Amino acid sequence: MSISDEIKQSSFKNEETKAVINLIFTGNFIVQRQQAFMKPFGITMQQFNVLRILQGQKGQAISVLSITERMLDKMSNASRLVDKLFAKKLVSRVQCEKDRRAVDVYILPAGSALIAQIEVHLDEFRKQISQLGEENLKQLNELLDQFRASIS
Amino acid sequence: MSISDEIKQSSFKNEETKAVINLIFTGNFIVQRQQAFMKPFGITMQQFNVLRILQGQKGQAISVLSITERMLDKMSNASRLVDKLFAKKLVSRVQCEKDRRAVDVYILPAGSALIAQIEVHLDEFRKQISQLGEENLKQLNELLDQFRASIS
DNA sequence: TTGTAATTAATGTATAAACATTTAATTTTA
DNA sequence: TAAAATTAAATGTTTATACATTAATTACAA
Repeated sequence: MSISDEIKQSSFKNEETKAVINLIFTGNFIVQRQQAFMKPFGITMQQFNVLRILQGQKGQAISVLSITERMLDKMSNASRLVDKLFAKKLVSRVQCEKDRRAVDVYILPAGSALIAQIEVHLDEFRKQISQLGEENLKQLNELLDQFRASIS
Repeated sequence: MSISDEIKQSSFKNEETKAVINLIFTGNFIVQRQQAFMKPFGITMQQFNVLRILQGQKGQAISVLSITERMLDKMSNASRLVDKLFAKKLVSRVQCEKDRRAVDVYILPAGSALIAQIEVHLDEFRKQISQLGEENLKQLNELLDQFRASIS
């Protein structure tokens, strides 16, 4: 369904405004799908993303600040997200020895296992999206980067 | 800055995953900018969008349900948003005579004035985005529509 | 060194979001 | 028509978000 139909707006002032609305709408669309997806696994999308960041470290520790830098939504509170994952025993947390202000966060086997389990299902998503074709996806990624660059 | 740099992730598993992350990131990016933008005017972006929907009615009434259908984030509570705008005396609200379950919402002159005031500044945004060029923007809009279609 | 600034993480807090439930009104159907 | 189902909006409630503030540690500069 085109963005016009999705939000029942027959026309847009200009292509720029349409793009802004389309981007926000599409972002929400994906987030909602992913959230619904994660729910049965007992974690939120943001928590999953933190897990993925930790997984990407391949055993190495990472500070809460570094997690924030890698997060999609930098405004949300990495400290509290880690706390949630800690409560679920998916990550461990120890004070960094070199800099005692920092906290080293590691993913636990249970965390890796959960990711693996979810990734299988996420691959279904990926397959659907792949229908767009590699070239279109590359173009989309490029346009998104350019879009942000135009505003900054 | 490319999405890789933004979230300090050197590579992505595949172009699909990159697109998903890029879309969420770019959506957040815009929302944050717009939110910061609205703040001095004392309303949130969602409230502004509801105002714009009402403005689009050109004096005609619209029910809370119809507002929901036109909203970007259909999960959020139109009833409470209207309530906030009502408290700020930007909209009026009367029970619909034909269907007394429904509530007719109108924009008040103060609401229109606020929109007008904000739109001037939003046009600065639009100008920046226009640097991308009409063709690129059309392509972006098309790709976004296709992207959602691939998932649904 | 010693005080000042900066950095890191955690916490406080007001508001908003995500649902579920409720209430009132209307529509359907038995 | 009367009861059941559906619809529209509002409200309740739990959790999350957006910030600001705090506390502890480290870096820096006089």
